[in-house]
Amino acid sequence: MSVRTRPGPRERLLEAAHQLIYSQGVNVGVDALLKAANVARRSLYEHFGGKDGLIVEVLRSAADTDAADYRRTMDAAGDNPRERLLAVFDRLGEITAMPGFHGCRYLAADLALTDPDHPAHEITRDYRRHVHDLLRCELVALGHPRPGRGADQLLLLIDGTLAAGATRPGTDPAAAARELAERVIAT
Amino acid sequence: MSVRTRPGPRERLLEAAHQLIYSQGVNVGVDALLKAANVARRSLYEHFGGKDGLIVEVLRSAADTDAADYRRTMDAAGDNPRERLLAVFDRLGEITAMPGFHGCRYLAADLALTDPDHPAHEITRDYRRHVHDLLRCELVALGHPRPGRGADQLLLLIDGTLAAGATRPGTDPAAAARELAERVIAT
DNA sequence: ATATAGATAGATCGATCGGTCTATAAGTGT
DNA sequence: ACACTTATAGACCGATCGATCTATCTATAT
Repeated sequence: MSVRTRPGPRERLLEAAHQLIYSQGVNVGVDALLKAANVARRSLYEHFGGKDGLIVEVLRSAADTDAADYRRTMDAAGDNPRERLLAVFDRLGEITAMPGFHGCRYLAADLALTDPDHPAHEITRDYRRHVHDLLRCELVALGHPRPGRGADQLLLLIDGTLAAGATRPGTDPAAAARELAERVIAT
Repeated sequence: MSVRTRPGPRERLLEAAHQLIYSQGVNVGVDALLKAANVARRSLYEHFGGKDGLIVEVLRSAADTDAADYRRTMDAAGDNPRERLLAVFDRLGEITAMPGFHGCRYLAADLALTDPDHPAHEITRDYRRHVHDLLRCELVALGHPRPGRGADQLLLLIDGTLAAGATRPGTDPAAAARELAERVIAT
């Protein structure tokens, strides 16, 4: 068992789809995905059952990665809940400034998949609930009077930041949101 | 010149596309648009030059309608800039509660049209600039120290409200955003 | 060495995509 | 009555869609 084995078709497909679906949207063709991953057509259907299954797995793994990023960001900010929450918006400033950034992949998926029964919606809903819980937990530690509502507001600021970062580049939405987040935290 | 003439193919197509593109996304098929509008295939290309031209005109007319809605909402709230701005968020509460609501059509278009050169992006950009100006104008009247930044924040709250209204129904994001808007105004 | 499972390449399927075309019908102005 | 513009219906185009299939190759395990 070499540690240098080439990733299997499942991993290559997940990684290529992660990139391509974000840059091209969920309507990117299967052929483009297979070509980018250098994977046989059949492997897609063996591992994911179809394009929809691949989309779901891409979102699921991305959600794991992003949730870990939230935790890492907050932990790096120390123990003070106020600093931990504000660090999220500093991190958003980095994210929205990254070269290929063009919006929140979960929101893009929800808006593009107009079938409300598409299994991808469950993934994005769970992800938002998870982030909401992370935020609420910090607000509870702060003694916030309405931590649930406060987390709603912080999550709204996050979504607004990612939207503005995509549609109004150059306006530094993360900094604008951070100012408002301070008000939420100070409540 | 009867006032009761059936709308021409251009109007029917615009109206049908307004509905269908919002509910099904910009990737809805040309056939579905033609069928919904009861319009001949050729009429689309005569009046709009193609599907992209139709998309652009749909967004342009929607932007006019929505801009008028902003003005009407604020004017109905009276002369006090503070009340005029908060009325926007009350109006967002109505909009996000409407039956078929599932997000901001302009953001959906921007995220779905991954080609940055698509002419639709210019329409959405102008629309956001227009709304930003409306907001900034009220903040100037209020003597806000940084009306541009304040308008950035209000627009971010609007986008966040529409995103949360689509992805987290039942959380009353408009009310949550209104609370934060009060802080922006009070600054 | 051989059997088995997994991966590859690629033909093929019916459906749909956006767009162009011809031909006919309906309405308008002269 | 006539010409002209506009709209209609629908065939047709090449391209692409997601999905299924056969056939070949390869790696691993026994």
